[in-house]
Amino acid sequence: MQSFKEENYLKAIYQLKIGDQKEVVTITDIAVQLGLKTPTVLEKIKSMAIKKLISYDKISGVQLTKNGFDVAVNIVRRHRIWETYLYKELKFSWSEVHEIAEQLEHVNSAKLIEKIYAILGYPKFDPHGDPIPDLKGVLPKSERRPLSKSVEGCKLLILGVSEHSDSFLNYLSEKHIGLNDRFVIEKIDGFDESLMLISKSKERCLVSAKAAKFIQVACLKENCACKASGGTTKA
Amino acid sequence: MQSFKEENYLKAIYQLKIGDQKEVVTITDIAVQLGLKTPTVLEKIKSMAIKKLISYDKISGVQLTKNGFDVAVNIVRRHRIWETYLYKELKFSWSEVHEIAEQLEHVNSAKLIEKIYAILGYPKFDPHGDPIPDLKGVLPKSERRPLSKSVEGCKLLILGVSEHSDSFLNYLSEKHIGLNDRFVIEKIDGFDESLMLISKSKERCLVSAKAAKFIQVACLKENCACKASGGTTKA
DNA sequence: TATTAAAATTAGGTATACCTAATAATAAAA
DNA sequence: TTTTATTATTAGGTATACCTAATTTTAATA
Repeated sequence: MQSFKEENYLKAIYQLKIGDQKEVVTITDIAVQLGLKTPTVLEKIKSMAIKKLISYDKISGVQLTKNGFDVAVNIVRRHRIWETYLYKELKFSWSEVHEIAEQLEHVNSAKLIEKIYAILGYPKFDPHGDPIPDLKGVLPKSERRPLSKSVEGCKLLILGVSEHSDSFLNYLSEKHIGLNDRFVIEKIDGFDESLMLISKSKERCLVSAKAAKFIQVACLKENCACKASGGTTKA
Repeated sequence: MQSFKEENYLKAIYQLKIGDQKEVVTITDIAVQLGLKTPTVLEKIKSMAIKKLISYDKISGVQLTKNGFDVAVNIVRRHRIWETYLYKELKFSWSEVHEIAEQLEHVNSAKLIEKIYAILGYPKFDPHGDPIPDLKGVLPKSERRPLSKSVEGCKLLILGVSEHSDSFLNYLSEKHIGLNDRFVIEKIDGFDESLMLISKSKERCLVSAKAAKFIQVACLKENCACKASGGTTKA
């Protein structure tokens, strides 16, 4: 409960690497993620490198060691299990769980987390659809990915969102995009990458590239071209 | 979640004042309670006095302001509700709950704590028998008190312990003192304040003054002299 | 009351986690 | 390839939370 800071650094690095699939994680990336300045981050990164939680050089950026990876996985795992518990067992709403889980993830008791995980029946995904890693960091397979990684012709099922601001949620309801809705991608604009979706009832709606990043979907079309590139989820 | 330190100071002061019934709480008291040195504590006390969480002068020692009291009550309340939840709902053992609750008490979500309190059915006491204060800090009435505050002739029911070390628990089992056992106080030694207990089956056992502080009991004898002095519980 | 013991306070030091401003190094673009 | 951005790094400063050692104050006791 005192390694708070370090846990948050490790989680941030994990999310940038695994979630956002960044090849190289930079000091600036971490600073942006945590809302800090680069000298602050650099200083901490150096001290964590001495502790062998990460490695750092300019070519490969910041990388988690085995040790650091284990800590990071644990935090992400706890976060997602708590989110699920809050949602399923304690009946919190979708939008409330993240903030509370952000605190609960730092509570250090393996027994506690395994107990609530057992009560939940060992789910593989949290209420946002994010995968729950096992203790070794292995993620369950998921078809889930952001809408932005689509191609024309994708047959999509809306699974969730990875952004919870009012303005974004309003945007979605104005466009009549809801959980479990289905759409086909009619056209992706060559210039701004906006997507024209078409529903079963032939309603069309245009989604900006920015919004598409935060809408989580699965493509139901077998062997769709969208499945060629590797898509994963984020926290 | 960053006011950790302050929350722990306020809790310590609350426990010294309300739990141990100290008239005057000193810098040294707090230092002992938190395992810190007096200059460290003094420095922090000064800064918290500026923030109006406490007041401090040499005559009346450290005192909680309305503000500081509210924070302290909240922490204690959360701690005891979590202990109850861990014990009753998540089936942790008596001895495990304290350490985990120590962390969970700092999770800041009124809604979370009220939800789990509701699930528990609004109990008035935690599994150690400690009273759960309401949001205003009002404690439920309890007959519970340490064995050390007994007089000769008390008819006692063992309710619990406020110390969980192996050595202490072994001490109790050697003396055949267990939960819900009943004893009468045959004699309190005038010199070392050790207590001679006598069970229904006429077995005698001698309990030292030190051990008596950590054994929680209720006196079943009406109008017993032990009830004259005000006795309360501690965390 | 003088002495001793205990508690509080002051002084000064360390480590951590932040920051700004300035400079150096690297990558991108003209 | 030179210029321009972007990143990284260094230097130096602040605040917090700790510490030890020394001193002062207060309380207890002889």
